[in-house]
This record gives sequence, structure tokens and C-alpha cells, in this order.
Amino acid sequence: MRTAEFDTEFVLRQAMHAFMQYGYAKTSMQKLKEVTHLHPGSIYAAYGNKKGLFLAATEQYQKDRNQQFTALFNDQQPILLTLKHYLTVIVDECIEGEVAKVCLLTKSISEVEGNDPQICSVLRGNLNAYENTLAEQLQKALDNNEFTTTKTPQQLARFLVMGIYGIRTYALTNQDSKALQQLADDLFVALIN
Amino acid sequence: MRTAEFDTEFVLRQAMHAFMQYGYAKTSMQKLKEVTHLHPGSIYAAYGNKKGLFLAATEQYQKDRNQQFTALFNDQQPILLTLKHYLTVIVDECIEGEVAKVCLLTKSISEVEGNDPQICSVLRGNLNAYENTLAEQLQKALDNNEFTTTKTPQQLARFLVMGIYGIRTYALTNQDSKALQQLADDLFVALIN
DNA sequence: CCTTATCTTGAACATACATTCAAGATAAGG
DNA sequence: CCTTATCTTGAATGTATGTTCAAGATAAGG
Repeated sequence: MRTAEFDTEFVLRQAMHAFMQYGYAKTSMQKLKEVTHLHPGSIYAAYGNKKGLFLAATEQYQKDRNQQFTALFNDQQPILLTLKHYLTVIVDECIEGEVAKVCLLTKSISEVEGNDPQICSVLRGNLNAYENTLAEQLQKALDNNEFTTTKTPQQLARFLVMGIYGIRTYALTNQDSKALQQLADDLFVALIN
Repeated sequence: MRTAEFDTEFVLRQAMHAFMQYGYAKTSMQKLKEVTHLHPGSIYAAYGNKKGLFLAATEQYQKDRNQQFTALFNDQQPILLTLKHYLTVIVDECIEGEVAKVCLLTKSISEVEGNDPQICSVLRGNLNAYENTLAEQLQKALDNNEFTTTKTPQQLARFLVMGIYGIRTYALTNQDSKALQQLADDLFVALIN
């Protein structure tokens, strides 16, 4: 006889950003309480516990990413051109991105591996889906004769995500935007050759 | 008038493996106490606190890695051949490696980024040194005319570490050894073309 | 062999953490 | 406008954490 008051998307995005910045373990319920403007009771009523909130935030993250991805790749430009642009978007995120300097999925799976198999398998699923989405785009590019290759779309997609994960990790060691952009360019060339 | 009894290398390697498995935050002093067979007093006397122990473990890790690296690259074989072999060693680590499935440096910097700038800068220093070591080897390979390129050794090294970081992260999402080896091969080809 | 400096031991401590719960507030249904 | 179901509030709880410290043990120096 009463409806929940808080804005789910706001809460999940705030939580998502905290988890991205501090990691899973170091994001305390205290912090989550603050950024979501929710009291512990409400959080536990809505998401069960910290893990539940994290998984919900992960889902929101995946949704937001998919939307961004679809928006980019649904223009009518050649796929490869969009892909090249997509890589620069990632590079920019790695540098400025006050809000999303890292990928929540890879950061979390790296931290949680060896601690929580359940969270791991959810994250693995999301990352595999991401890889498949890229494979689809590469397949389309091949169908359009945008480039030729001896490799399968799966193999290409795997190489591409490896490169993206690598760039993201490299950015933690070196914040030079020219170096990162160079990496993105080299990766793109390696992909289509 | 009394000498310390415990074996420093043993203690640091045990701590190192715990940090690799559970991460910095989730490796409790309790756990460290267990794996090092040390009592809290001894740990705090020798290393100050958890962070001190972690940094000492990191140093040991770096030493061990350098030794492994030097052993591999100091044979009299062509550098590129050794490099190719080195990549398969990394791939193997990612799969079986009960002891060292991950790189302590990249795993830790990913976790600690945004929490502890001091640890971060130490790790960044170590990873930059790693990149420079690879650049030296690539320079040597170029001096030996093992391959030709339009890129600088620094650029090549950057691409290589990006690939290695990427393979390590990808391994968290997919434990298929053939896929990982394929990635390593593709990376190698992209590097020398 | 005694002294003394240093190491080892493990119980104790304060803090920070995730989580619970009972009381108060409030929106919808009749 | 009253009832009731549900949400909100925030203090309280128990546990786990990193850390300290004083007492006991032990190796080296004279």
C-alpha cells in the first residue's frame, strides 16, 4: 500500500560508480549509503545485501554499455570506421573519465577471482556477451566487404577484446593520451591485416 | 643479541601468493599469519604493517620475475624465438598456474587504483621497468636484424605489454588454452609485422 | 654461565564492517 | 478519513579486521 520512493537507476548508477572507483571490497556499505542517499534498511530491503546491490549495479552497467554501443554502431557508417571511433572513445574514458576510468566488469572480475565464484561467473557471462557482440559487428563488416582476413570473426573479436582489456590495464600504468591512442591505432591495424 | 629466525624469502613468497589469490584487501592479517607461519608481533616488527608486508612481497615478486626473465632471455637463441616462448610461458601460467595465475602487479594496481596512491606509484614503477626491459630486448632483436619495422622499440614494447596484460585479463573470462595460445600467436605476428 | 639485547608469542584492543530490526512515517484502498 | 500494508529511518548488534603490547623465550657477547 505504498510505493518505493527512490529512483532505482540513480541508486544503481551511484553504486556502480563507487564500485568502479574503490573496488568491490573497499566500497563499504557506509559509502554506498552516502552515494545512494539510502538508509541501510532500504538497501537491504531492495537488494538483500551488498552482493545483491553489486550484481544489480552490474546489470545497470551492462545496460548502459549496451545502449552506448548500440548508439555508436547503429549509424549507417562503415563498421570499421565506427570501430575505430569506438576505440578512441575507450581511450578517452581511460584518461579523463572522472566517472568511468575503468571497466566495472574487468576490474571486478580481477579483484573477485579466487574470492567469489558466483560473482565471477556473472561477470564472465557479461564479458563473453560483449565479445560476441563485437564478433557480430566484425561479421557484418566482412559481409560488407569492408576488409578481408583469413581469421574467423570469433578469433578477430577475441583479439580485439584482448587489445581493449590491454589498453585499459596499460592506462593504469601510463596516462599519456598519445601513447594510448597509438596503442588503439596499432591494435586496429593489427586487427584488419 | 639474537637473530631473526624466519626465512624472509619463504615469508614473502607465501604472502605474495596469498595477495595474488585473494587480492590486497581480502588478504587478511589472519590469512597472512597462517601462510607465513608468523605471529602478528613478528610481522609488525619486520614490516611495520600490512602495507609494508605487501610492498616487501611486491619487491620479492619483482626479483623472482626478473630472475625468470633473465634466465629465459640469456640463452644464446634469437631474441624473437625466446620471446615467442616467453609468451607461451605466460599463457601456461594463466591456465594451470595454481601458484601464479595472475600478475601480482597488474592485479594489485587495478584493485588499489583510487584507494592508495602510494602503492599505485610503486606498482606503476615496477610495470614501467618491465616495459623498458622488453624494449631493450626488442632493440637487441632489431640490432641483430631479426626483423624490421617502422616503429620504435618503445612503441613495440608498449604494444607487447598491452597484449600481455590483455591476455592475462582475457584468461579470467575464458580458460580455453587453445584460445589463449592463439591470442599469443596473433599478438606475436602483429608485433613483428 | 650470566647478562642483555632482541626475537617470539598470543591475548587484548579499538575500530570498521556488513547486517538486523523495531519504531515511525506515508501512500493507496475502501 | 480511517485502515493497513509497505516503505523509511537510524540506532544497535555481532563479527572480523588491522594493530599493539607486555610477558616469556632464546641466542650472542663477555
